[in-house]
Amino acid sequence: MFFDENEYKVPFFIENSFYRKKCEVCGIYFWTLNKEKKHCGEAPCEPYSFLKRQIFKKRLPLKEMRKTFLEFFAENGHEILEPYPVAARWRDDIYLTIASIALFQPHVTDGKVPPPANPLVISQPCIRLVDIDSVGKTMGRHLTIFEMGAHHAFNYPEKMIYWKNKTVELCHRFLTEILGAPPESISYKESYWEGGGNAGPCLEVCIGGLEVATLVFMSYKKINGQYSPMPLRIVDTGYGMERLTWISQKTPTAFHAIYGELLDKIVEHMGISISDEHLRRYVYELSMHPDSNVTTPFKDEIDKLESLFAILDHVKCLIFMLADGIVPSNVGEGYLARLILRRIIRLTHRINLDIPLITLVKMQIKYWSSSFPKLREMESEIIDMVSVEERRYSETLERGVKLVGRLIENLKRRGSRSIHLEKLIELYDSHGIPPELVKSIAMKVNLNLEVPKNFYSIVAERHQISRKKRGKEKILSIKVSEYPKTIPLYYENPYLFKFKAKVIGVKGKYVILDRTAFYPEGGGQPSDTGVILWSEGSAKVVNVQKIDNVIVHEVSSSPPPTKTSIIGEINVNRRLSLMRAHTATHILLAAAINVLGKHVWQAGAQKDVSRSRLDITHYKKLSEEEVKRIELLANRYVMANLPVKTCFMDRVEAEKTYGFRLYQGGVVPGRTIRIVEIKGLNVQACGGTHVKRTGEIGLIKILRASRIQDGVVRLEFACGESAIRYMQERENLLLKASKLLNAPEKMLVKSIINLKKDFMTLRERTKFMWNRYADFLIAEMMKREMKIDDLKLILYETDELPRDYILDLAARLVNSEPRRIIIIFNVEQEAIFFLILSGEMAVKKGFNAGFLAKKFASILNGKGGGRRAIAQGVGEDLKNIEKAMEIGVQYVKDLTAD
RNA sequence: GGGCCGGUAGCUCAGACGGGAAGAGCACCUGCCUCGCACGCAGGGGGUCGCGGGUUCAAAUCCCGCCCGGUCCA
Repeated sequence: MFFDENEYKVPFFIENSFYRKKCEVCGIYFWTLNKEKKHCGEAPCEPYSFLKRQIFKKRLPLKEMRKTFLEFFAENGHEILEPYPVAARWRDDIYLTIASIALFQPHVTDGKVPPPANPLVISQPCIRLVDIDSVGKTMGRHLTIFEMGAHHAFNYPEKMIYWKNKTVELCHRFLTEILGAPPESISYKESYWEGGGNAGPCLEVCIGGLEVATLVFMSYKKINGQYSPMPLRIVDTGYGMERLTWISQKTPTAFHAIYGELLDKIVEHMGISISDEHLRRYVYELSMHPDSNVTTPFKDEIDKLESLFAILDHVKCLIFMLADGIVPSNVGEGYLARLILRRIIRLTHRINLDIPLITLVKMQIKYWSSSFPKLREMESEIIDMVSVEERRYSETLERGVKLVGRLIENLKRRGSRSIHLEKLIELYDSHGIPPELVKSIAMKVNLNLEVPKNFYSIVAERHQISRKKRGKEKILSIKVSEYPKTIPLYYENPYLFKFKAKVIGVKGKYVILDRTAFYPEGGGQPSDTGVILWSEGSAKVVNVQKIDNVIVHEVSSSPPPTKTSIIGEINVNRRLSLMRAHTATHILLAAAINVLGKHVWQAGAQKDVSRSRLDITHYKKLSEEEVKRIELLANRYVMANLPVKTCFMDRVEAEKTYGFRLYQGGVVPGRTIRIVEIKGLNVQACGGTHVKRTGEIGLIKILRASRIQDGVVRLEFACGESAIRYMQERENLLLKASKLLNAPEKMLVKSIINLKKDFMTLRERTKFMWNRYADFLIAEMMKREMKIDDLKLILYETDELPRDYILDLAARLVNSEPRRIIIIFNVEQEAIFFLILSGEMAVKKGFNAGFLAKKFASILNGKGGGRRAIAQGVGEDLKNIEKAMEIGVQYVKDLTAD
């Protein structure tokens, strides 16, 4: 969308005699005080002139730049906000905080919730992974993690804060008065912005070739491609703190400005020698020709620096993610953390950086923690997570190298000279081995291998297909828009199990009441069941769902007529169990955080009457000891009989009071949210029903702890009565086992060890005995051997020998004499089993055991089959064994006659 | 959330597609060779084929369920 040029005619520009000009290169309009200016002010139209002359009056480190920015806007009436987490847990559409405005979407920008302050200023760490490939190569223009300085004003129709004019004025004053940029060095490019369903004109603020800020005026809503004005108009600005710092310090790259001495130390350690002057010249050239290779005599040095810059950037990005409790995983945001970490490792290998990853991490935690104390608080967890991940990755690679080695070995044996794409995809998809690695291994053994350029899109395409199969959940297909909001009674008093209400709607088996104490399914808590009574009848309530704000009761028999007064009765035991389970979930989470660390977040939960489960983020499998500690602690919380308080609270206020720990169960919609607080233990936004005091739970018993995926551990537990029942069942099990073994419970384990030992010796002994007996049987059988021409045939009938013993006998006889054919009939309780085994020579002569087995099967009225050397079968006609034997003999005779 | 791969001797893995005698290498034990070690040679012990069902005359192999590990995608 292009906006009318009047959108950009800000009075500030006019009053201060700015010129509106058109860039001679890119054709974009921009505003400037410099009458001679021909270019828009951003590279590549204009090179990085800030590298040639000092534009700002002071050289500020990042920390000072941030402080200066925040203070200026604070002095101009803005309230300073503390930075939010980089893990965007309040959003269900993005994993990471990509911009300061993301903090206020969607509720504030939709106008449903007031902003925490108005106007406000913040310096928000943001993570964007889209340009990850450019990080390093562009010498600091691209970063995965950066601080977005932002002042926001939310203008409501009834209350204006400020709009375009003051925004530009503040920006201009900050750059000139505070940072000391010459007014004519600044260009304001006309542009537009669109995102998250909103749009608006914007100005891109450029200094010395670099865009340092964007001033967005969000004022349109995009619905079905149509733009309509928003009642709420939002000033959304973003100042690149790192870029401003870069300009202010005039260092060759942004990384020098951001990482300062940290970078110098590593550069020195690696022995990269390139002077600032040479590097600055290279970056200057690069700014004009971003897409072509800038020739430089320092190619090697620059290559190394590119990777090193990326490493620094990625490590910073990683520690911020981990500090916010993102746990490396194969799913969700955890996968992004893993991706970054693996990238860092690959980069350190590429440039042979001999500083361990852990050291790099520690260095940066130290470097950044004065501004972001959370990093220090989480240091031990971060280090632990990184070490575990690092080890895992090296294991994966090791496995990969071995696997590829075997594959190549195999191919060579078969005389194949290439690895098929199919195999390549499997290696990557199923084993995580990138094709580049396969190629490098293959090249060492002169094996050809073409990796298609679109390899990763081929892989992606396959997943596309599988994704289409996904089914959708059934939702109640009933329209409720015609009904008013149902008044819920279960919050005011969760112990209300009997209530009066009026039927205001009936649709088939669905009943809508004016008010209800039936809890509808939600937040991992299943719905209540119970019964509705009225003067002429009653109906069982089997399911309760909330659709928008209307609660719908599903009944299993004919529903009451509309307008009837009814009495609702809730299944008390079920509800109480669910309440206990729900509060227990919160307690268990608190206990897990206490035992395992602050990286633990709820990743999902499901309550039920007999057993419930809580999924938590954690990077390792839980040890038995950890599980016991969590269990014990949880029960101490139960025994402390802590009060459980619930209330409704304004969302912003709740966030301010309790922080983002609130959002354990995921995104909670709405302006007001319900807060459940267990005094001194846990506060969560939660819509469930809870007990009044933790003591009512009685007992929490963890049944199982399992890793359901990387980074997520599932705790299954029971509480109250079901916990007791569970333990009683376990007790029964022990009792039964001890009765079976005739040993006291205390001696069970020892008894089993002995039993196992006995079993082993017995197995040895039977083996020994069988060998003796087998020798005897073999001698017996040899006596009956018939010589037919140059073949030898043994026919033998026995009974009740185990089948594997028979095979063993026959195998011995055949292996010692390849001319031999063995046919054994074993009379078993319910069948005659027969086995035919033939030596190598006999097979060469044309003997076919399988063929003979088929014949036997038909004579003995049974089934059978096999190959030429071995065959077996069963039959039932005992009296025909003689006949079968005769046929066997005849078959061999016929064979030799030819 | 969806997909894929794997679990066989103490270890690393064949065998599985196409059901029909449980294998190799390393490690272990015995013997030979040697002053001794390493190597070499000859022989030997070692297996609930992840667990539980099913199909079959016959299952490590096919089917279903479960457990454990790995990996890719959103």
